[in-house]
Amino acid sequence: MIDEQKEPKPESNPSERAASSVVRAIEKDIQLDVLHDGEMLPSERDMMERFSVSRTVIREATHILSSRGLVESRPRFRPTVKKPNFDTAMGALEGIVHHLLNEAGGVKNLFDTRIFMEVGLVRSATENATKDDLQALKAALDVNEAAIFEIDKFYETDMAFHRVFYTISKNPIAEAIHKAYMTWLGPRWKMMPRSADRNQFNFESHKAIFQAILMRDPDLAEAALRFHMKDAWAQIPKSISEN
Amino acid sequence: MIDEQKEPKPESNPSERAASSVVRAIEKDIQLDVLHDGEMLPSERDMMERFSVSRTVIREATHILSSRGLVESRPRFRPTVKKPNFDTAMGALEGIVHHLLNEAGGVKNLFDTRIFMEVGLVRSATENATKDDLQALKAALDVNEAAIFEIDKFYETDMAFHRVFYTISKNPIAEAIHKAYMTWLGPRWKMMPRSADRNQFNFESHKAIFQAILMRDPDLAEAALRFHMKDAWAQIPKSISEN
DNA sequence: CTCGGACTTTGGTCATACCAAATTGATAAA
DNA sequence: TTTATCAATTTGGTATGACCAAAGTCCGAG
Repeated sequence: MIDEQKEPKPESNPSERAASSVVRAIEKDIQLDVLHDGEMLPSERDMMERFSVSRTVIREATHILSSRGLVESRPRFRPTVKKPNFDTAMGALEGIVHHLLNEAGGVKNLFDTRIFMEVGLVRSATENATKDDLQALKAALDVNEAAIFEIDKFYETDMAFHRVFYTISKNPIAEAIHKAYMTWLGPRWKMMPRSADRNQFNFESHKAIFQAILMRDPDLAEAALRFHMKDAWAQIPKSISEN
Repeated sequence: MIDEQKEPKPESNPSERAASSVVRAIEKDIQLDVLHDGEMLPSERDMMERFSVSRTVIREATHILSSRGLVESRPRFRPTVKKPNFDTAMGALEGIVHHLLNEAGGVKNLFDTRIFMEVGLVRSATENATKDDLQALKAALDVNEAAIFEIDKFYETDMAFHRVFYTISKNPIAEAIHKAYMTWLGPRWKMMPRSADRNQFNFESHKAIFQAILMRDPDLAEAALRFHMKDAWAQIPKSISEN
């Protein structure tokens, strides 16, 4: 149980919102693990007493914490504490990116950064992948092949194959970025026509990349990936890719 | 002037916050340019009448819009409309990233992605840079050299040199990422010891990268950059880099 | 036309109230 | 004892209305 005592009232600085001192206090509690991950925040009425502010301010504070990803709040439910990670960081971008993708060239720009990113990952993998990494890649490739005739499942295995490149980097930021790309770019491909033929072709592309990595030939791997990505972009209906 | 008529009251869906319909309406106004960039939002009291909701809800709505970067609001001032761009998107990450950097390995992970990113940019520049790009790079390098003995200024010209790699990509997302890196990683270097010697050394590193690009040798350019970055990382006091 | 200053508007905060959904606790059924 | 059930209570979402201080407006003196 949390020690229930009132916070010292901070100097009322006119240029600062009252909510922000509350936000800081709760941030601190989270960082110091006074509020553990997954735990619920105290009720609004409790907090208003503890911080000696109105419920209005408490609510504003939780909104801010929520937008920063430190707490997760569903309507009508008590907000729960959430230790931040790079995934939630990407989640914070959600709103803005959604708008950006509706602007001219937005999708293309984002897709270009994905190509850019994966080229780097693939080159890196080509040069540094361990036995285990290669095995994971092979496994993903096999699963991908097995799903060629399962229209729905192929899409998943396709993503999973690409994801391996991100996981090989062992950098949690990279993995978060992959998830973000899938979230933001994915819907654009969801609606494109699928067929076993296309799946077969995509699988071959994946295989080519994999083999280039096996051969430890970064330039070849890069070329194979670029070809694959360029082809993927061509699949997007113009009506979507241009807007 | 905006046509002053009440919005049709949306079906009161219990599972949705009242604020979100207001948010949608304003988002739409912004996207359709009914509210132009830089313009001020109507007063809260006006909006509460227009949407037939309480001021509480209007305030919540503006907070949400603010956290999405669609409006910019300073305390005591009317929020102003702001067409979103990738810069503001990075700004939205501010809060979370701040926390993440305080976690173990956070700084290192972020720095690694920067290395990763720049390696890609430099390779790309090596292969695709136009005459103008090379000239811009040369100009930045010269400015950097000229500032070797101006302790404070060198830091700026250093950043500016690296920034050129991002601008060469012609992708606004890349440029936003550069700014983000400088914002988040910059402070860690700000406090490190400076000297003309170190500046000289860093300049030589920059020069090496530049020359590799001139020679159109991507592998050499990558090696030069990696050496430079590795050295830079070594400059960070252990006490900071490890936390 | 510029500079102040009085007056009005508006954002920040508080207090209070009501409703409906979520939570809790007691109770009945298995 | 365990589980299913339902009423009582708590709590989040929203609405009102009020007050203050800062920002914005307007007008008259210089």
